[in-house]
Amino acid sequence: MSSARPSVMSSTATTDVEMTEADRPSRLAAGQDPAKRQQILEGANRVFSQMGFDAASMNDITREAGVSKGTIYVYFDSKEELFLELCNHFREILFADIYHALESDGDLREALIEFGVALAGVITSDVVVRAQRVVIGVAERMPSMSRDFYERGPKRGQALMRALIDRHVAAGRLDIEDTELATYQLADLFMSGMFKKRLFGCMEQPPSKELIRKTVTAGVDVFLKAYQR
Amino acid sequence: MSSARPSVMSSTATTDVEMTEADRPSRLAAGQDPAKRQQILEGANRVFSQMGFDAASMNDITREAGVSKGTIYVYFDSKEELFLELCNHFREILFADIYHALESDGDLREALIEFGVALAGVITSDVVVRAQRVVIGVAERMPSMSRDFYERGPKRGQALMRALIDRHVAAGRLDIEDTELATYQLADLFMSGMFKKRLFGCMEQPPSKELIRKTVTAGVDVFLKAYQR
Amino acid sequence: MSSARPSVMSSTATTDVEMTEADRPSRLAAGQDPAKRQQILEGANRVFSQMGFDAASMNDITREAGVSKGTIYVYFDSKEELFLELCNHFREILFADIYHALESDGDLREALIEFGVALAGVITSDVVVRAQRVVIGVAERMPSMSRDFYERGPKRGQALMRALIDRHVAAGRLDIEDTELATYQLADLFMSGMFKKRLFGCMEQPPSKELIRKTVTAGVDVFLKAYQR
Amino acid sequence: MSSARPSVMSSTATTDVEMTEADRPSRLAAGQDPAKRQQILEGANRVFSQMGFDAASMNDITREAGVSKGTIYVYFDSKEELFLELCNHFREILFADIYHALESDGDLREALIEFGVALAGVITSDVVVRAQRVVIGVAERMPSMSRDFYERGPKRGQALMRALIDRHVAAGRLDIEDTELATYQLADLFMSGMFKKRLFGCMEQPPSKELIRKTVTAGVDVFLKAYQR
DNA sequence: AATGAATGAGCTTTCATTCAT
DNA sequence: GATGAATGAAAGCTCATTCAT
Repeated sequence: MSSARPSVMSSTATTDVEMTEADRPSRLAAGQDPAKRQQILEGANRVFSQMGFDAASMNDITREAGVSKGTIYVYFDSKEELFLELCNHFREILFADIYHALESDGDLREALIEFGVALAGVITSDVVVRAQRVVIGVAERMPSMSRDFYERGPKRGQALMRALIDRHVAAGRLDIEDTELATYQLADLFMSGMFKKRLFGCMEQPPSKELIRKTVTAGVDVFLKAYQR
Repeated sequence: MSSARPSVMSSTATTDVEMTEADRPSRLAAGQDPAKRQQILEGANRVFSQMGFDAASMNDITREAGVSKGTIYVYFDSKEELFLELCNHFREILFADIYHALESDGDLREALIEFGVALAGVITSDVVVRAQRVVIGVAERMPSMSRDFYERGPKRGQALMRALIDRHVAAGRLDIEDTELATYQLADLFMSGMFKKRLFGCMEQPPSKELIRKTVTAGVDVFLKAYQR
Repeated sequence: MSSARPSVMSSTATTDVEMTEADRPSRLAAGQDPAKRQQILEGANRVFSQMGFDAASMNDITREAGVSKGTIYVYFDSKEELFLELCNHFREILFADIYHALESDGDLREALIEFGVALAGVITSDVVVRAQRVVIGVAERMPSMSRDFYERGPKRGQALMRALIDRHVAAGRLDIEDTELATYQLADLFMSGMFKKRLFGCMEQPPSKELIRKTVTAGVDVFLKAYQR
Repeated sequence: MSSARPSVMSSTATTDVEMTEADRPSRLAAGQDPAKRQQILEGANRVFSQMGFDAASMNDITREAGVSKGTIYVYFDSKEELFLELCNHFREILFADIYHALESDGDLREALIEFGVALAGVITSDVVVRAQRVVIGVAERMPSMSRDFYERGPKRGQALMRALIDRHVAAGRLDIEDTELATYQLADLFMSGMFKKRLFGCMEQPPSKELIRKTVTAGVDVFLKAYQR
């Protein structure tokens, strides 16, 4: 039913899956077929996103992924492990799209805006919002899981941004005492009025490109007015 | 075991509960005794906060609240409704402590800082963080619940802030085109580096008064540098 | 279907169960109603006896006992514990019927025969044979369970017998060097040709009173010819 | 891990298995290769002995036997049939070692002791104890299996013994009315205090040669004192 | 009106068996 | 002919909800 729903894997999964029959080994070892693994993860993603960790049942995932229960348990030891593996995928996606946006060495304002647009786009996307919800929802019972999610995800992005800001401080273009705090401020300014609304379901669709760019630009301008020398 | 844990209701609940026997009507209609209702909500709050919606069992709540299962079902139709009612309580608390902080008419910077400190303190408190986690965790399955939570909670705070800012814009002390966006920016600047960390469990203790004041002050200063005429 | 099958409890259970309604407390604490406990044990006994430990399913027991699954788990923590409790019952039965047979102080031959008849009757009974089969069947995986069963059951009987024999040795009526071994010999002689046949299912019905008495008498005579002074 | 464990087949199996490649037909019909059949039975024996019938999984047997699941199902229709075939093997072993011990024509006492030592040694051995446990454990559900096991095993030994005793009765050296019962008595006296202990796991190691000889000797002496003319 | 014992659907996970390769 | 990945029924157990007391 929810197969039309955007999935974390949808962008990358197909390349593997659509390899021609001839290319594929005729028989793969148990738990070794990446296409099947992908298929399970996609189903699991849809179900977890929709129901949360606890309310998602392995039967739901079975149905949604189109594989048998036994097969899931060959690829993943438990429901929890399946979910953890799913989170790792989220992170890959989250970063792949953002990395290169930080490499621009041109105008500071432009660079920040480009990066902000990329970051805000990812973090407010359906996929990532759902992932964050699930992880936040289990934070009380499985603190290490959500901590990991944050530390390997948002925190790493934060570190990249901070390095960029530090470079501009060193170059004398920015006047900031506490660059850590300033980085957090910038990150929040990127998504002002969007992040929480998305998380709480008050903004049902991901924000449009225009809204994102407008918000990010306004945020960057606040940031620069405050900190630019 | 978790009875020492801070509860949303703890501050207000007891007044009702401790009314002397003599004051109370000798027998109340089923589901009509507000003290018992309160008692159930307190227990439910402790359990939901600790376990999340799904992992919390009605037996846990029974034990924690000290009432029988049947009684809970007289006061609340289902686990889900009990949780919804609980959320309404969160909102009351969330606002009671913040309202008056906005009434100060003195210096703009001072007013914003005082309000920010109050707001950030509440939103990063254990109780409210847990509540937000639970609500976010079920946002996919029960969208109206989390939407309500946000709209009657954060959004209302937002509206109050915006009114204050609008007044200062009108008075010519601030130069802002889009006051809605600016308000979101200010709200996010209040809690930069704290909100997400708390939500994801990366900051285990609520931030200290000092950290809150420092963060809020820095945020207000960024805001004012950007928008003060 | 197997409700007509003799059950360990059948002899004793009914007294409790058939107490008049008036005698019974109107409501018993969870897991505290002895009649219900009995009912579960009876059902479990029938199922375990027929299927063995592993092949018996909790659903089967549920059906056979006429209680719900939840109820069983209120009375017993797990399938294994249910089975262990069942074994304790077997032991009670096993001993209750045998104790007094050892108290006779009259003629040695008569005393031994009476005791042997009681012991052989119990050990070759349907109930006890089934219990032994189940316990032996899990001896490899749950060694402590079967060891316990033997030590608190047969071994204790052995000890009682040995005390009797020791008394007669001390009185000069028997001439035995190794009374431990002699006791084992006597115990085996009581059931020669019956015990193994019953255990392996080669003797489908419990031996008749006559066969038991004949076998025991022959065994006691062999024993006395060998050891009587 | 259990490959060092003594196996019923270990003594006989290898001859078939180690036939050189050259000797073997290059391709056997499905389910027709006796070496492979042997290999499966060996693995199954190790697994069944250790786990009992129910807890043993076909995957365990697959691993232990080093053949694929499909292959097992070519040679044996089901887990149950595999187990039945295994039991037939036990019987062969049980007898091979005992036969010749009965052929001695010399002194009666010596002959009985030699036979008793051989019989008790086999029956209390790890392998045979485990086999008996498994068979007894399923006796209720598969009565014919355990009956067969007993009738073709212990019972046949019983018949051989009885023939020997009958000869001595005929020769006037023994004075026995019921030689069938006497034979059972002798068989039990051979293993007094050892058989049950082994079966219930109370004697963890097989009894030493010395203990066996001592027990058998004591048993034979009781038997002869009772029945020798 | 309040209780909590009882219910049974539904959970995660295992494993005998099949069949495409 | 042999393989082992895939299947799905069924296992032990939990818990939201009901209802006799």
